[in-house]
Amino acid sequence: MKPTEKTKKQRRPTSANDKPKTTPKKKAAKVDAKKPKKPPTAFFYFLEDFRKEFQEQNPDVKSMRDIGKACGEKWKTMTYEEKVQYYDIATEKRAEFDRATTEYNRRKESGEDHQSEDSEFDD
DNA sequence: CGATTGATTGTTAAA
DNA sequence: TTTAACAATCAATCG
Repeated sequence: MKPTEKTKKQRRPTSANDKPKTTPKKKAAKVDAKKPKKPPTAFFYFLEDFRKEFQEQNPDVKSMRDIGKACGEKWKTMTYEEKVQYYDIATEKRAEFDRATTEYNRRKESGEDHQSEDSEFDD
């Protein structure tokens, strides 16, 4: 890997066209019904803890969106040692996710003729 | 009554 | 290498 300084921010879609940024029609973006989902990132784990503290310090805040902003700014101010805690958690999750992907590939190789989970039980 | 949006960064898969 | 988009969360809002 060569350190390309030209790598600006990853947040710069050159071909950002009429396509929407990201708008899932349903609760979850069904990009792949069978593929393993992406595990939450370290940032999200940090959010779980930060959320509680933030609500205590900011009981006036109603939504999580505001917390996200505050989290982002705080996240940047955090040191690696502080963030590494959450990175460690995410790392384990990624390991599990990687294994899930392997199994997914295995099944795919074995035969993508997996049966649909049409067994809907009505409570 | 329910689907959808909005904001954050990180991670991953595909081109 | 780089781009695109999804991962959680939850209140508020539109239909």
